[in-house]
Amino acid sequence: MSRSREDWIDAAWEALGESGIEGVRVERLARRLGVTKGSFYWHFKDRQALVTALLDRWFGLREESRPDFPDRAADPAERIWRVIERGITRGTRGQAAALRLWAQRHPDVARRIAQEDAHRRHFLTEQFRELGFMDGEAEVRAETYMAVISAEFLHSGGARINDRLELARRKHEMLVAPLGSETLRSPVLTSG
Amino acid sequence: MSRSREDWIDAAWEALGESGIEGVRVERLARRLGVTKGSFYWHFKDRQALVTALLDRWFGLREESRPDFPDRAADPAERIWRVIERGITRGTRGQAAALRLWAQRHPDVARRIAQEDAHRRHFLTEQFRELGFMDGEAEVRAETYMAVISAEFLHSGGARINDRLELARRKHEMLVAPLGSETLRSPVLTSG
DNA sequence: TCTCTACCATACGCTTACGTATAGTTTTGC
DNA sequence: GCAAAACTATACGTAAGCGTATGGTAGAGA
Repeated sequence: MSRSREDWIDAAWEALGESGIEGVRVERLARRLGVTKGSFYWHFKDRQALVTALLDRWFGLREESRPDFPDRAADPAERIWRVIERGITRGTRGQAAALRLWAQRHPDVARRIAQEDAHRRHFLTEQFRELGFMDGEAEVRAETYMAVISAEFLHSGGARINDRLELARRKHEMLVAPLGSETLRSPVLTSG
Repeated sequence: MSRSREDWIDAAWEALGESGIEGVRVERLARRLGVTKGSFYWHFKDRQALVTALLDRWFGLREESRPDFPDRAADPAERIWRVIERGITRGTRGQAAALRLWAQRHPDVARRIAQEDAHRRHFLTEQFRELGFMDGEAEVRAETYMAVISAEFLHSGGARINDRLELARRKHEMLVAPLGSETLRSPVLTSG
């Protein structure tokens, strides 16, 4: 059976999400793919080449979602929502955690992640500003939203996708809700 | 030079935060400690014993912070704050990400993490309720706070500890702020 | 000083992994 | 049908890792 270069990257992607970059092993992937490493060294120079391809896939995926960012059609709140929605929809089980861990020992990975984060942070802050929040408040909300997104990426293994979407939506609503817009607060029970 | 069992666990802890559980290798640690694996197999039955000790250390650390939870002295908001404060203060660089990744392939680890999460989630929800938020709202805020804590654990490599504390504090203030308490919202600029 | 305990080094066999060399096999173009 | 290209299997050398066996050393106690 013939395996394409893409097949190898797919398998590596899976392995990355399961065991991290240290678990991405040529011969292990070969067994999983039902071939031998003879195939691998046809498609790749060495293991490092696969690792690089893996990085490109990750950051390529994120760039693929860039079209969301300059989405001037919807209102700011919906533009924000689409970011986390795509994060949930696109299945990235352990890969997010693996990436963060990977960055721990590889400054270039850390740098690319930081770049991504900065971009997203800026985008979110802008949206919150457009929603009418003043500078400081917009920043805090953007930062909190960043955390929600990160956490979402992280435990994506747990619940079903619809439950996650609904829960995320509720957090979203809270974060984009204008201050003083609702009175969900019950009278304070000053317990003695 | 004589190495204690504790020294080995320390080294493994470091390695875990750098490369994940797959990077915790006996002979690698031995080199780092300046001894040979002869020492290791004196203190431990096998590699698995070290791995177990590592898990116990992690969840032991968390239990060590349990005294925070039934802290009936301070007000709910401060009880919440102490949870994230300790999370930030205690340095756990890559270990949090490593744990999440580890859980990916080891259901028992996943189970212990889920247990921890459930406990924290319940605690936070209770505090928000005490703050006067109604059920649904308390849950959403607790969930958001969970995300903030997770994310905090995750990127602990980045900024200085005081900056992190301050930023976290601002997020904290926002999440515990009673609804309709402030008017930080500027007039909406309905851009045409 | 003798000996026992605690601890470490060394050597070994086994497995998994990387990368290369080389010999297939299958597919494609003609 | 044939030759070249695309792809895979096999075998090899080397390195790193696990666990075991066994011998060595340093200090405490008698």
